[in-house]
Amino acid sequence: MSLMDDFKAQVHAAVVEAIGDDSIQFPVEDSSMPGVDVAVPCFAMAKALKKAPQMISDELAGRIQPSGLIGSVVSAKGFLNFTVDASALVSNVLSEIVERQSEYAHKAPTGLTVNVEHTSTNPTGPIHVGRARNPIIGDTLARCLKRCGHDVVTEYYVNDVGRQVVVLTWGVNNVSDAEADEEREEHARTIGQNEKERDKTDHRLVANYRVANKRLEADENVKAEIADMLRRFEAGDAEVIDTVRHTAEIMLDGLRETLSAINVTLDRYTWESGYIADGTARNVVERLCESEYAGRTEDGACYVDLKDFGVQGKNTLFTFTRSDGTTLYTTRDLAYHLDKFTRADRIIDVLGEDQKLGSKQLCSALEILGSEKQPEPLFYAFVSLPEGKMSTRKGVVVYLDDLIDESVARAYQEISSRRSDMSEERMREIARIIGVGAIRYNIVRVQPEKQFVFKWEEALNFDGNSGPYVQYVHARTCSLLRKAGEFEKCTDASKLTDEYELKLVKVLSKYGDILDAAGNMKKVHLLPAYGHELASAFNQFYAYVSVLDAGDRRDARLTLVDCTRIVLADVLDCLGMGAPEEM
RNA sequence: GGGCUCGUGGCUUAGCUAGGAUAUAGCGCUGGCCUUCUAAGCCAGACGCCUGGGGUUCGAAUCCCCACGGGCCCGCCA
Repeated sequence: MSLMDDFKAQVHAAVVEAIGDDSIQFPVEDSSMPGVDVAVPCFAMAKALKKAPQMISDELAGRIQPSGLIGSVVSAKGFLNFTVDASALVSNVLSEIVERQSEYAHKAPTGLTVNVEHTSTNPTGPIHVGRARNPIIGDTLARCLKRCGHDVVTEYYVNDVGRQVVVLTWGVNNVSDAEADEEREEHARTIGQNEKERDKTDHRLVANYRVANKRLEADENVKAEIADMLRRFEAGDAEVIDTVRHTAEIMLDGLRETLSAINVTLDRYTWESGYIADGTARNVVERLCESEYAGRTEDGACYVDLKDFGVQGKNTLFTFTRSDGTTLYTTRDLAYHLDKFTRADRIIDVLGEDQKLGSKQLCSALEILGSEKQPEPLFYAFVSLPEGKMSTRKGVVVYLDDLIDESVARAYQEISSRRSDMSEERMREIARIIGVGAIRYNIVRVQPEKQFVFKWEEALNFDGNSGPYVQYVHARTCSLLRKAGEFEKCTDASKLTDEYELKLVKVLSKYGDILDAAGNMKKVHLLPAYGHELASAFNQFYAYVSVLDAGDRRDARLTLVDCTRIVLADVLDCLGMGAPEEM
């Protein structure tokens, strides 16, 4: 319960009393009008009271005396406009932050375990920007949910089953280094540029994968070899399964390195092949076959008919085995979800929008299996390039590793041009924090369901609504506090009466609501917007109010600066961004 | 063909689930501000028939219907 909630409750009670009839419903809403905190529109009451809205608001305003948290009330064109008592707000918010420090606005433990599955890209190539939304949204959401009081587990589902990884495995074991080098050169000629040399497995093995695919098409013997590997894999041949898993593992090493560079670490890696090995996928098949929706094609492939489950389209059949009885991706995914349900109260899947139908089918099948819980999917639209959809094959692609390098280089250039006093090592360190922060902020600021066209000039924009803007304000607060030295914490509202101070406190008071919406409602894009609003409010304060040279208001202002620093640092951490103390 | 989704100044974007007053911010543009705490900053200004058309309502960017435009999906692939 925040102070603002208390305030709204008091407003509601005061209006009910003024009307003298508690059966009349009305909203108490945040107002966009300058100088107004919350408003009560009186239009809906007009019918019940048989009076014009303007008259109602005039009369009610006259009957309400400011008291408690209500600072003032005025009638305006059918609205009752309220302001919160500034003094109560300031002292309440600041003492709360001083007391709880980085825990400010975090919720009490709920005892619920929330599982967030994200990233889960096929371990057959590096992460490109088209998919970069996944780890960034997923990781940010997980951080928000922790602040909402949940126990959070993040998880990567590794697809080490199927044709793609088998082909890759063949390429890793049968393509020579010379062949791979040749492939890299040829590819560079095709796309007209050199791919950056990287000693990372995910980048290095792409050439093996490409050669394997080419040989698979051109050479009957290779085709037979790979088909044989697939057959043995399906049959449960431990040697093949282990080799494939090993390939996925070394590929993952590279992916993990990239993720770690953008401050994403996952708690758990779950292997798809595990659900074949332990028989749970098979168990799903048996249970689905017993359901009343089950059927079988002439060839023997099993399906359930989902037409009663709101699945649209001409084909409502959801196939879960091949005609030879082997399981399909979605069958294993069902086993995986059933497993996750035993480990968590709520499970969230961060998925590309291409998975929408698949996710719907999965949910329906879970219902058939009698599952009481359902996963909550969070879909994001793909990131494309101005020239179109990303394609590794056509070379129309920006790898996340390249984006990170560019962004960090750009940040280094900025910092070295303005800080001649800083050591080389320190500049490199801060450039990394800023470069990575800029990327995370830029990607998470847009609503996930909106299409996102990647543009270098926007990704590397460090002004205005950007990560570095927010980090810069954090550095400013730190700089002030460094210069100030020791000071006495002061939350005396009578020392903080300037309009910029009040504005800043109001923004600080909203943080809890933002965390709740960002986490529980899965609206992570609210967080960067909030960071910008807070940073902007501080910059205005900073421009007009002097802190270090403020006489008997110095301690109070420094306290406000420190509170801003605390909240800003938490916002940045929640976004997976570093909070530099200087830049 | 069917389903899902997005459409807000030149560009990017908030607000839409629970309809309210003058639609949020950023980039870019024009003009101002560093002999006071970091100018990655601050201030001022121009820029909008919220894709189009109907409907519901005292009131619609928001809800409903239709159209148009972009994206995604409709495998015994993963």
